[in-house]
Amino acid sequence: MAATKIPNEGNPTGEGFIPNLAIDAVIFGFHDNELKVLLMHYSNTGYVALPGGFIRLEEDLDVAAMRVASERTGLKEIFLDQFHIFGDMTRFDPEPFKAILNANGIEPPVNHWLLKRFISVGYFALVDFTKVTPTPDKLFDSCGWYDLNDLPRLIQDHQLIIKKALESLRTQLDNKLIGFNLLPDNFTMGDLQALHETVLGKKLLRPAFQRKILSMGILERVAKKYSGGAHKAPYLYRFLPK
Amino acid sequence: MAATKIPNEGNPTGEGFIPNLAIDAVIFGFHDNELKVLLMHYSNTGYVALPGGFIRLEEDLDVAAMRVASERTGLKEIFLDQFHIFGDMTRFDPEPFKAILNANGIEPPVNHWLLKRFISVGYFALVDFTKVTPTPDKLFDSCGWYDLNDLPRLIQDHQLIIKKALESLRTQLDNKLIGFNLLPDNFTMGDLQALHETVLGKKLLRPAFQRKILSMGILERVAKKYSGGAHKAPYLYRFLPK
DNA sequence: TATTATTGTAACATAATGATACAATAATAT
DNA sequence: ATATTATTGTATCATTATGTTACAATAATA
Repeated sequence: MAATKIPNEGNPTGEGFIPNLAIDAVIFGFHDNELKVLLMHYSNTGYVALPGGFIRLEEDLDVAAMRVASERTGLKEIFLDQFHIFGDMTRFDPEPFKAILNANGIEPPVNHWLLKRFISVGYFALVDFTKVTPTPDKLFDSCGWYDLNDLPRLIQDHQLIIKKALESLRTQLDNKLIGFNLLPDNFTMGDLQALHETVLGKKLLRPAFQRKILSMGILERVAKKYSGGAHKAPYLYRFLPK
Repeated sequence: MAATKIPNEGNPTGEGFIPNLAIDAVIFGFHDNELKVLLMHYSNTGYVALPGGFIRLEEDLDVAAMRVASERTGLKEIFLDQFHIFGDMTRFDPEPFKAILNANGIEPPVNHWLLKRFISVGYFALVDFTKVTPTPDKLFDSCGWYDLNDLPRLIQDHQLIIKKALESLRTQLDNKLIGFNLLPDNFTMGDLQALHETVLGKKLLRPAFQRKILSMGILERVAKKYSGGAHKAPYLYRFLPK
């Protein structure tokens, strides 16, 4: 379970939501050639967590995940991928939630629904960093971007969840070319290559990269981009919806 | 949710189990050059379903999946892969379970836990067909193997779950070579190739296949296999544990 | 001992990928 | 204007991987 919009703090049974099941969202952004993750700070505690939420009794799981990602980013259409479920008992640790509820003036009963064992469905989201408005909630001081290589200490197994999300992103990037969900609508081949290099953690050869990407036939050349630099202007591309 | 060992049919609240969450197991076997799936027949109804089960309140999700697969096959160590979660409301259909409970002499209250909306964690299992003892349970007449290309009508979205499981198996087969979990301990290169051809649904070239598999360096040559055929005897291989 | 069917792998052909080279060009400097 | 600079787009060649053909090896049978 994760940082979440708790529907009603005075609702110790979690009515209206599926019990013991949560969503954790690893929301990736790309900025300054670095991969970023959106994280939440719980008010009046040192706890930092992934954005998360619960599933309404009659809500599609994917819809719930989209709701969680939407609420934290302000975006409507978001690329989401359900990459793993985390269901070990070792991840059960009610202490952070006790502290968080206490810090918000709630003295939870021992059987409070938030203090029970949770299984989490991990989704990762790819968003255009420039379009996101990180949005906290009343249980949180703040919500903001963190460099993937410089993460703070996170509650429970959220570090592991991010690691698994990144692994999944990496394997998919090669085959399905989902990367431009992290870029603005129009981008240069250099932008896309820099993104791939950051995600994969290695340098790529420019001619081979361009050849491979263009051979996929899913990019469209839009116009040139006059950057003001003293050199040839690169083409802009956009994703060709199929 | 799926065919399952229901812990206590007179337990209308599902006490001891996580509510609204189930496991569905697509147990693959390989026999006569065909992929098989283990399916359950509910007693006194025409319903056929995947083996399934629920998660105990303090049980690891993976342990619960292993328990389900173990109970139906009689095997202890089973290759399992958690490939997808099915969480749409469209899959909700309480009718089969009403009929099944009725057929077993239970008149369920409308709020019986089995009649609620369920989210299912899909696992696929790869087992050695020759070692499996298909084992039904008291709610079931029978439990047996079905050719993947000749499946009966299944309850709910179990057809879709099998389809997704097969897709996941296919993509993993190329990269991770998990296929020999479907074969006996020792097998010939021909056996392995036939398996790959069946799973991928296409013919492969023998020299290229052998070269690729051996270059992975995870097979060990054991001995020759004298089949009695009027031809050169093939080597037997076994998986080299790393 | 010849025949048959299948295996193991060499050898070559083709395709994919890795790496280098260089012309094109947009801004700036002379 | 013209030269200079940095970067882009792509041609070209090198290397590796994969697809394909060919054939010797061999276990049973004739």
